Parts: sequence; C-alpha cells; structure tokens
Amino acid sequence: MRASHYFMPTLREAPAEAELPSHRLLLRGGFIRKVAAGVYTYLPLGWRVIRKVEQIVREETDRIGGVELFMPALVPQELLDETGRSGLDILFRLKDRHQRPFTLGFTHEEIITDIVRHTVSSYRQMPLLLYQIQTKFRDEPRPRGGVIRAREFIMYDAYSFDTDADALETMYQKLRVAYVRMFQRMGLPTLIVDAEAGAIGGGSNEEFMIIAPGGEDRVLQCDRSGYAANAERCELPDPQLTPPPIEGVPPAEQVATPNARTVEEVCAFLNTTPDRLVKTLLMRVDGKPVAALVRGDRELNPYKLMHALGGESVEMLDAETIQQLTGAPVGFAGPVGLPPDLPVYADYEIRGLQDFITGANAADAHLIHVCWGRDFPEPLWADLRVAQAGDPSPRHPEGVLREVRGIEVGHIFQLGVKYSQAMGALFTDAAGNQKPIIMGCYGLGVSRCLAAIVEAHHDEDGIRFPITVAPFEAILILVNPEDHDQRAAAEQLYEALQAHGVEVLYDDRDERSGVKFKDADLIGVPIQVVVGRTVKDGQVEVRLRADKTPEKLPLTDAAAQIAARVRALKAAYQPSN
RNA sequence: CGGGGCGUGGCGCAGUAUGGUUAGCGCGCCUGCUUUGGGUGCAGGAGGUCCCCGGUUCGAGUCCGGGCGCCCCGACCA
Repeated sequence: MRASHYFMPTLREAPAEAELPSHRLLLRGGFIRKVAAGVYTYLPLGWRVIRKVEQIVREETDRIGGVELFMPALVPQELLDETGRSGLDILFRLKDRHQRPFTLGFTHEEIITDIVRHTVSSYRQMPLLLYQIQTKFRDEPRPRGGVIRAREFIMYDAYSFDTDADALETMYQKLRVAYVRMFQRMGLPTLIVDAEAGAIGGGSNEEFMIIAPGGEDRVLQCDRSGYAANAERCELPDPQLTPPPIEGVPPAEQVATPNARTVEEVCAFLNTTPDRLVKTLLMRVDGKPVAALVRGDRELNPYKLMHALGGESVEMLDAETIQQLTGAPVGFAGPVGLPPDLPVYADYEIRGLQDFITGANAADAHLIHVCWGRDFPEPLWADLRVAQAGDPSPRHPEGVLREVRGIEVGHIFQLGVKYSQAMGALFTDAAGNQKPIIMGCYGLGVSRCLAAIVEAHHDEDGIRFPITVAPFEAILILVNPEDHDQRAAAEQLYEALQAHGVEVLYDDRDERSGVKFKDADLIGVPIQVVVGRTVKDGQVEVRLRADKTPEKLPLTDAAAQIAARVRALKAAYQPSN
C-alpha cells in the first residue's frame, strides 16, 4: 500500500476528549473517529487491526470445531420476552412501520436458542458450537475510553449445545484453551479470573483480563496461590472468629442520633469508629426481602448475598418497603426488632464482634451495646462483604490479596439450561427422554481488543503493535522523495517486499523525513525499513519499532531478509500448546 | 441517575470576570520559494451560524432562562 494513496489521517495533537493512552493514540494515529458518544468509525488502519483480530478468533474457533454463522442485529422484542430480558434498560429499541417492537441485538442467546430449538431435536446432533462476529448495541449508561466501552461495538460470540453437564464442561475447557491461544496470538497477556455471571446467569464463568492501569475492573490476586477473581466475585475465607463474651456488656440502649444516617455521620455523632458499627442493609433476593449485616467500615457484596440464598437476582429494597419492615425511614435500620420471618444474614466478621452500634429501627435513633444472640437471634453466617486489597486469600492460609486493574476482553459462561428451558429448546436422548439442551456462551470483545492491545503495547512515541495484529507488518520509509536514487531503490524494494508476501506500507508521501518517522512510530508498524542516504552504499536500514536499533542490509537481499524477519517475529506469538 | 468540567475554523487553545472596532494565536490546509535522516524556514492565502432556541440591551462569543451535545469520577455494566 502506498501511503500517498492511502487514508491515514494522523493528528499531531490528540483531541482533548481522550484521556486513556489507547484512546489518544487510536485517535491520533488515525485508527478511529468518533461519530457520537460510544459510536466510532474504524478508519482503514483500525479496520485492518480489527480484521486481523477477527481472523485469529475465527481460526482458533474453527480449530475446535466451531461453525460460523451470522445473526441479525434487528431482534424482535418478543424473543426477549421469552426469557424476561426485554425490559433491560441498555436495550436500544425501535419500531417498524407496523409498530412492531424491535431491539438492536445486545447479545444473541435468544436468537441462537430460537434457531436451535427448531433444528436440533436429537442427542445425535450434538455437541454443537456455533459462533459469529457481529456488531452489538448496548445503550451503556456511560460509554468510556473510546472503543473500550462503546455503545456500538464488534463482538465475537459463540454458543455451545450439549447433552449433559460433563459434555458442557469438556466444551467449556476447549473454548478456554482456544481463548488462551487467541490472546497469545494477539500478544495480549491475559489473566483468567473468576467472575460474576450477572443477569446472564448460569453456572461457573471466567473472565479474561488484560492488566492495565486504565482498566475498568478491579481484580484481586492471591500472592501465594493462583487464585484471581474479579473484585465483585472474589471470595473471602471464614476467619473463624471467636465471639467475645457478652457478660458485662451493658443492656442495649437507644440513643438519639438526629439526621445521622450514614456510617460517617453516626460515628461523628457518637464519637466512635466505623468498625464499631454494624450496617443493616435491606435487600430483595428473587423478590423476597432479606436483611444483611456487615461491619460499618465494610461494603456489602450483593451478589454474595444472592448466592448465599441460592437466588438469581438481587436489588436494594425501595424506601417504602424499608419503612414498612422497620417502621423507620431509610438510614436507621437495625437487626433488633425486625419481623421474625425476615431472614437475617451476617458477614463472618460480625461473629467476632459484640457490643456494637446499629440502627434502632426508629427515626433519628441508634442502639448501642447491641449483641447478637442476646438482643436479636444469631444470624445466618456467610461471606458477604466486598473483598479488597490486603484481605486474606480464600485459597491459601498465608496468602494475601493484592489488587490490579483489568480490561475484560473475554467472558466465558456455562449457562446450563437457563435459556433452553425458558425457550423450550429440548432434545431427545438415547433413552428417548426429552431434556433441555445444556448451553454455554462465550464472548470476546473484538473492538475492545483493539484498545486493549494498544493499552498493553505503547510508549511515549506511539503504538508498538505485535506483528500478528499490526495494520501492516513493515513500513517502508522513503526519506527523500526528490532523490532519484532513493526513490528508485524504494520503489524496487516495495515491489520485492510485496513479492515476498510482506504486508508493507510504503511511505512515498512528499513529506519531510521527520513527519514520516513520527507517523511510523505513532501507528506502530513493527518493522521500519528506511531508504535514505545509505542507498549510495547499496544499503537500507531495518529496525524494529520496539527497540529502534538500526541494522544495515544490502538492498539486493533486503526483501528476503525482511520477510524472514516477519516470519521470526510472528513465530514468537505462536501458541505452544 | 448523582458529582465535576467543557462546547469558539479540521486539531489544540485564548478571548467571557467588567457586553462595544473587522473574533485572535499555534498546528494543519492551499500557492510560491526554501529545506530533505526525527513534525524545516520565509512570504502570501483560504477557512467561523463563537452548540441551539429564546430573552435583556442601542449593541451579546461575553449577561439571563431553557435545551442539546461531549468528557471525567461515582452508581450501573450480559
């Protein structure tokens, strides 16, 4: 490709709106342009990277028996009604000319399940792995970081169909290995972490994280075992605390705390510290109210409460219901005097605490000297609080959790029968019994990978693409287009490189060399070939974007040697397994 | 949805407090010359509904009201 005929509008200064390195560099390098918040055009350079990422995930899925198809972006709302997902607030909605409601596809479990329920009816047709690479639409509350979190984005989504849990496990592990290979080939160092399934539901699931300071997710890692988890999922061990004696603790006493609702306000008012308080959070799990107790300086992890009850959904109770249950406005709930049929769960930590402060279930009042087992029945103990850096590891007795930021580039789920049951996707097994199909789903953010790759591979001068996903493998820089010898040599080398199968961008633009060098560094093509003053000695210079050490090659043999260099660089990204 | 910030040629910004010539600067763009191994220099030139609507005023980029858009933090996040 000749740069003089290409479209790569680089910018000297990054638009003010961009903060993350990947966002800035992708805008400056002419890879993407914003059309609206979270809506981007992929310019030619960006599109080439996207295509390479797509090709890698395609090859790796095909390798394990996946079959590609393509589903519509226009999804009839009634399909989502079947699984209860039509009310989600991130859905883009529209109506056709007959006022029939549609949504723009945000993920495709319902569509694929609809197809499969009409076509798969026998165990003989499974295992089955279908996938697509397609545009997804999610009206995110807050798009962020360019293509890291966009409202329209490119996603790879695969769906598996099996006859039993063991077969799903086998399939899941195949996908897991395929994902590891995909990210290896992209040059993305990933960490696999336990994750929360969210509204997609199902059994075990894991996320593939790129560790980067700009990441949105908190990841906790045990420093002794291999355990790593998304902070919203991360387990904590039961510290097996011994309850302190309650003899000698004065009786619980109600004290006035006017307008002190938050932990900070109560502490300030009663002149104490948050670890002496026990927060009472009133939640709704699968529609039923439940109380959860955590120490005042801790945060409740609602998913943990949900799992403790074996539920599938969790939300905070509304103010009105709280008033009904406690007889007090929001901010003064406590465990003493709650309705006897209301389940009360408490974090393990509370077991080691007595003589604490709680809400009084009365407006503008708290209770002091509260003891569990005395003032209210012993609660159900569970791991309920949000894990944070410094907490003990759930997997190693001496392990400590440390925190890093991550960009989620992939998420794989064992769905089980959640969708097949709801939508009636049944099959007949060898014994003639009808059963729901066992499903898995596997997502990978293709356009997010573009950002993640840049986030993981850049320096102060620009991007340093791994050669496997670089828009071009080599850039040929003609230093002085006015110099006939240089131009002739560059033209000849350009032809030769193409003949050797090298993807080369030939910067033949009528620009000063400084502009070309800056642009080459910015767009991150891994091999830079400089045709300049050394031409008079029959030589060109070759250097890697990554280290810049120049090496002189004879013009006559340069193309072959560069092609060999390309192969060598690519080999480093070839998965070993 | 809560908090903070922003909206002025393609990009980065100044001007807005205290309303007043023709709205300015750098980069980029066009023309000519110059230069040719890290965003060259000189000269000339083009390019603007100052986000939109309404109001105040003799006069609004600037003041007032409303709206829209964008960014960051949080909430949320399949």
